[in-house]
Order: sequence, then C-alpha cells, then structure tokens
Amino acid sequence: MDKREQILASALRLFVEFGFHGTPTSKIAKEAGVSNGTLFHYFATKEDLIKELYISIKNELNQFLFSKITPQDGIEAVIKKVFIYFIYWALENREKNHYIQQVLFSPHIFQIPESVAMEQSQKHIQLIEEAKATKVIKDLPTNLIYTLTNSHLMGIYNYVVNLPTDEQKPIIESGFDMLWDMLTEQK
Amino acid sequence: MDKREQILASALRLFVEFGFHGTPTSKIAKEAGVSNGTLFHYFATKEDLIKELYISIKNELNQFLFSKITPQDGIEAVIKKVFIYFIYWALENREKNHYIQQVLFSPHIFQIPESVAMEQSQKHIQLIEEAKATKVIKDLPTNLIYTLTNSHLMGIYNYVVNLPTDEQKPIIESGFDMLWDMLTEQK
DNA sequence: CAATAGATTGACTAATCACTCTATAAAAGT
DNA sequence: ACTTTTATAGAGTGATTAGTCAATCTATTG
Repeated sequence: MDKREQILASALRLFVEFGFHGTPTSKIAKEAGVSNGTLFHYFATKEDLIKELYISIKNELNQFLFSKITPQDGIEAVIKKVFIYFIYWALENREKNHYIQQVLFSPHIFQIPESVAMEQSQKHIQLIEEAKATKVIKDLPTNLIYTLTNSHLMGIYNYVVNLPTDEQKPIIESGFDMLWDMLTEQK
Repeated sequence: MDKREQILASALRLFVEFGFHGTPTSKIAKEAGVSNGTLFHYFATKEDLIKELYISIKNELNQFLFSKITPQDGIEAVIKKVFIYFIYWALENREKNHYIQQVLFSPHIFQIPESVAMEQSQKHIQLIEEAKATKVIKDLPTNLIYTLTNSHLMGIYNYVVNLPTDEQKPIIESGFDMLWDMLTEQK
C-alpha cells in the first residue's frame, strides 16, 4: 500500500473512533508511518483529507455495487442486488459506512462539490427512473423513492449490524421485500 | 431566557453551522452574551455542553410528542400521531433535529449514558410492544420495527424538508401509510 | 444587616494543532 | 551524466483554544 492510501486508511480509522476534532493530523501521520510533512504533501489541508477520503469511499462503494450486476439481470434483479450487496458491503466495511454517515451529518458535507455528489447518485437515480418507466414500481417522485430507499437501507443495516452472522441473511432478505412491497402496487 | 439556556441556544446554532470542532467555546459564550467563565460555570467541559444539549433536545421532543396523544386514542391513532407530529416538530426545529443526527453519527454519542438513551426510547418501545400484543402490527422483532420506523421518519423528513409547505402534508400522510402497510399484515 | 453562597467576569495559561520550511533523498526525464 | 521534479522527513511556528483563577458583584438567608 502506498503512502497516500496508508494515510487515508489511518485517517478513516481515527476519524471514526475520535471524530474530526479529536484526530490531529500528527496522529494520522504517525499511525500511517509517515512524517508530518508527507501528509501535507499529499493533502494540502486537513479539510482536503476529510473530503477526499469521503469521495474515495463513495467511489469504491459504487464500483463494488455495480460490479455485481450482469447484463441479463432485469430491473428488479438489479435493484435487489444493489440493495442486498450494499448491506453486505456495509457489514464488511463498517468503518467506511460509518464515516460516510459521519460526513453526511457534519458541516464537511458542504465541502463536497455538487457535481461530485450528483455523479455518485446518478446511476442509482437512473435505476429508479427505469423501474418507474417500465411500471415496475409506483409513480412516486424519484427523489422520494431514492431517499426512502437509502433510509430503509440504513435502518436494516443498523439492525443487522448487532446480530450474529447467521441471523443476518433472513432479515436482509425480508428487509428488501418490505421495501419492494412499499414501492410496488398492492395487488 | 436565563444564561444557561442562552448558552445552549447559541451552542446549538453554532454547532450545527460550524460543527463541534469549528465552534470554540469562546464564540459560544460571546454569542450567548456571557463571559467565558460563565460558560464553564454551567458546563464543566465542552463535552458536557455537547452532551447536555443533546439530552435536553431529546427530552423536549419526547415531551412534545406525548403531549399530543389523548387517553381515548387507540394504538394506531397514537402511533400515527407520534409519527406525524415528529415530522412537524422536525420541520419547525430543523437545527435541533440536525443536531440530534450530528451527535448520533459522531463519537460524542458514546458520552450519552446507556440509561439516558434507554429512558428516551422506552415509551416508543412500549408503543410497539402494545401494537404487537394487540396484533395490530406484524410480529417482527421490536428493535427492528423501532429502527425501521426511525429511518423511515428520517427519509420522509429529508424529502419534505425541501418541499414548499403546501406540498408537505400529503407526502407526510402517505409516508405514514407506507410505513403502516409495511408493518401490518397484507389483507 | 451581616454573612454566606452562588453568579459573573475576563485576563491568563499551558497545551495543542494545522501547516510551513529547509534539507535531503529518490526518481524521472533528457 | 546531469538536471529537474517529486517524495520524505521532522523540527519549528504562530495562532488558537479549553479550561483556570482570583476578584467582584448579586441574591439569599438567619
């Protein structure tokens, strides 16, 4: 792992444990095994570090999610895969998931340029639009569906994260079914 | 408003705008119109201030929610009222709602004693237990219902907060219906 | 009214921290 | 081989900040 990544990895661990305030750049550098100066060679400011860490995690997550879908998947299968694999990713990458939330509810979120935020949600928005267009799901505002899906995901995650591994799967599955029932017309 | 409350009010505003790190105690004191020393007379540490602000907001919210229910309300009506009024409270108290989330996804949350956290969720848990016992809602784990309800609430709030006032009500209403459908047996 | 307790002030301090700067080493380019 | 660029180190710095303290002011009480 190169120094830049080493720094990001240490920053992640420390920010999640001690918060942005509670984590001096010196401590990050130390834990990453680099000097103070090196940290500022890669990241001009601490704020930059916070921001780039957020962006890199988001990108990693998106790449992971969309690597799981195959061309022959129908829209429902795609959405289900994105849902299910998000939970598994979050469970395997708890710190990263926590970090995303931490930034989301902090003033640092305003440092993320609108364009970057858009780019990251774009593919998800497209999925919803497609599902709406093909009448698979209800005709609710796209943003409402997007927001509700995200919060439902966080809800399921928050519950299963405290469960023993073997009890997680059924909850995750029925978690998806609940959402799906909510988004599709009742027959 | 006495000085203690003045300090809490200023802290709220500044913490939400600039974050915990970005808000020096001196700035809080200044904005509250008290001296530095006075702030530390009421709150031994900055951490204490963060913690007590959180607890006071949570208590205020709970008191508000349960003041809305009347003895003749059935369990469904009670749950609906708690749901709907939470959204209205959050819309009227955006900073307070934001602050709660901010603490929730920060390391400061670990400063809140377990007992206080329990006390605050207890009444909500009881509602769910009662609804389950009277077979009004599905027999899912209470904690799962609690978590899903909370995240659904946040989802609805996040959506309606950007809407013009007159478009909020129908979304909030159908937001409740969606949740209710999810939690009750399909007929 | 005297005495005690609590409230308030603001200057002060010890510590911390983000970031700079200079020096050197390594890599890349020509 | 020589020059330029990039990477790394780590001591140093100026600014900031949480929290202290001694002094004064303001109720409250016996």
